[in-house]
Amino acid sequence: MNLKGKKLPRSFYLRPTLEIAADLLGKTIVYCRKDGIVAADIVEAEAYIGEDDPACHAAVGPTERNRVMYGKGGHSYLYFIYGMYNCFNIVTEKAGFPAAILIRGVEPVYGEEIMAANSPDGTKLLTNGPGKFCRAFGLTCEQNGIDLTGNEIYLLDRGIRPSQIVTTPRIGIKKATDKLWRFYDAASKYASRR
DNA sequence: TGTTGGATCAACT
DNA sequence: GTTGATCCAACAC
Repeated sequence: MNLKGKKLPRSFYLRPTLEIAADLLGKTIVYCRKDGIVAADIVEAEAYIGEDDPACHAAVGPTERNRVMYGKGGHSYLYFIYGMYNCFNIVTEKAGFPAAILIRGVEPVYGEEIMAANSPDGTKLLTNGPGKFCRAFGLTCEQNGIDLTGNEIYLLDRGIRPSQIVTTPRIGIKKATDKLWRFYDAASKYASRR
């Protein structure tokens, strides 16, 4: 494997969320599990920004669920949805301002056998969707609130440049569909939709 | 190719 | 009691 790269520092996560969302494409997410390491390159992400964004979980104000979004950027935000899936987000911006970026699609680079073991038999694309990505990585609410500048979950800059960044409305929501806050690499088959 | 509904449950109204 | 930042199988064209 080649997992060499520069770990993204706290300062990366304290910038404007839309800037970070675009920058996340091509970055590598690494999760050190008890049974091994899984890693994948981000190819799709969506921004959810502040209490004024009606689609953001923080639109209703602080609750127990969205608590970590109000914390400092550079932490994980995981939540359980539709009774069966988890979604992984990266908290951004300074403490007190609730914002996060949903990781919707990644390209596996290491630990494919662990991802396959976590996924239903026969699944080909294991990580082209937020629910599938979390299932393949084995991410659940137990990983909520983890500091991404630590050693369990972190992001790596391996110098990868996404070939074709496209901006679209966010997926699966009914509010604020006018905002083009979804970013993905159109050249990747691991983007959830085109 | 497109639309529909079931699975399954925590958070919120 | 209702809904949702999902996914997939089963249909209708």
